[in-house]
Amino acid sequence: MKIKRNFSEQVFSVVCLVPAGRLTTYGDVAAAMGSPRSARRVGYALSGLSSERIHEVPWHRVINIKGTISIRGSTGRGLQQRQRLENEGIFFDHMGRTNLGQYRWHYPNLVDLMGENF
DNA sequence: TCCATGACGGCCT
DNA sequence: AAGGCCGCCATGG
Repeated sequence: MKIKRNFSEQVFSVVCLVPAGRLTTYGDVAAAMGSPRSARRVGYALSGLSSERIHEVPWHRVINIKGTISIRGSTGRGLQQRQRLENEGIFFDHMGRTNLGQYRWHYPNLVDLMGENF
């Protein structure tokens, strides 16, 4: 848990910009924040999303660069992620891969858009 | 401090 | 195409 407050809050707001039916990657979120080498921190921040706020951030639209779901483990979130994405019309092949080329969301320049807060 | 652990990603085989 | 390495970076023991 406990990441620098600022960082995870930024992650959440950046993830909120991804429209339904589109995908982004941990690395893309990090790059959009100006920290291109912090992809792992993005995943860590999302893993710390509290159950209270889980419904206000579209965390399920963030996958890895290979086009697959990264979440492992027994919490059931991985399954939930796939289900939510399929509900938004995203197709997974029999290997659990999505077509990133088709669904990947390209962020606008966030500094231009939101000012120096980024 | 040192070491292991990730919801990562790029490179090389 | 798929898997192995390894660099990255914050955390926790």
